[in-house]
Amino acid sequence: MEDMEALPVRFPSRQHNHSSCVNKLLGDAEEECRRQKLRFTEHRRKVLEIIASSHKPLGAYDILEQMNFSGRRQAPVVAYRALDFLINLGLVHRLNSLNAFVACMAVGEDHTAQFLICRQCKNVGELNSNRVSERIEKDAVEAGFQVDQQLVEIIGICYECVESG
Amino acid sequence: MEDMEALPVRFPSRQHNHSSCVNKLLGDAEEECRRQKLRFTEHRRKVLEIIASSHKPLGAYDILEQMNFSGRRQAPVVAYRALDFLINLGLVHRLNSLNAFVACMAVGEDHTAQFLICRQCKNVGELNSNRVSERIEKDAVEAGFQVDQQLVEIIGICYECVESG
DNA sequence: CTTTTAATGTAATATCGTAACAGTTTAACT
DNA sequence: AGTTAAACTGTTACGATATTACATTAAAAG
Repeated sequence: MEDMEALPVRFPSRQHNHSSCVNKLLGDAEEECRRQKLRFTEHRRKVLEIIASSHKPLGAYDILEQMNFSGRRQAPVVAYRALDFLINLGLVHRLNSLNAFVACMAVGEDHTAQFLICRQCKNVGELNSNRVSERIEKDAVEAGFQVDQQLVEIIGICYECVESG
Repeated sequence: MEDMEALPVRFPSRQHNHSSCVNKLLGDAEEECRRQKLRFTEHRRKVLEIIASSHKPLGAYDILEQMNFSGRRQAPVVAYRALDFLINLGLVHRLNSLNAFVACMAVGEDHTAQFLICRQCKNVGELNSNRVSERIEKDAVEAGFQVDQQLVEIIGICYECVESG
């Protein structure tokens, strides 16, 4: 029997305004850090803000460029450290096929994620299909494999780009 | 209704002897190149041979190291060119989460592939589950996304490593 | 208020991958 | 065979991505 629930998917529309989701994400981050007694430092806040302000994936060095507050250029490791932290918290995802990073669009929802990467507009959507993750889990187990982590990146063309030719 | 066919999966067993699959792969490569009128040059043969001789994924520079036939060290681009060629032919797969390469274990079978990456022994298996790829395709389409390519990398512990603690 | 843990600053370096271009080989076609 | 076009190779240089190491500072825990 098929699962007939609506399939959760977030693909940023073109006229989408980021500031609200940036604020939500920063709020979630603060709360989560309070809960886990972790420090939400300036670097971490700034990196999350930069990533959340773009639905196009950003490379570590793109992020770094936007971190020149005091005019000083930060060392790469500064960005990587903040990214590691945010990824561990589940606030940021890494796209392995692009060496790039995106903000999580389903924070706090205990979700699985698959990424929809549009070749044309370069936006990235997040599909949260438990059907996909369960299918992978089942088949891997059937193949004698114990799954810790799934990386699913789907490359193609998003709805809006198909529409506009 | 579930598909009850056996799930194709290749995970290299420990006592597995590589030479036969190396030979098969080289043969397949030759045949495929003849068919498509492509040149199976020395570099390409050598790179395929190196990759096929390991079920652990190899980085481009690992491969390069093993290409010192005439004592000369080859330039990186030599490995990358051969890898591009072999990947396009479907003889080699790239593992994005590892920046590394493995030989295809299902050449000529018109297959989908998901990779099983063992954290412990570092071997990589290839799962060829059409159920997984169809589930991904369906859910992506339902989410309004047109799929060109799927990258599925599953990280965990393989059967033999679970057995041996 | 001191101890210890976490985070930062900084420099250096490792690892992965590509651009550009001249020269050579191969295939295809007179 | 000789000519041409396409593919492949050799070589240099460089760009992009990521980590190690270690000294310093800030914060939390006792």
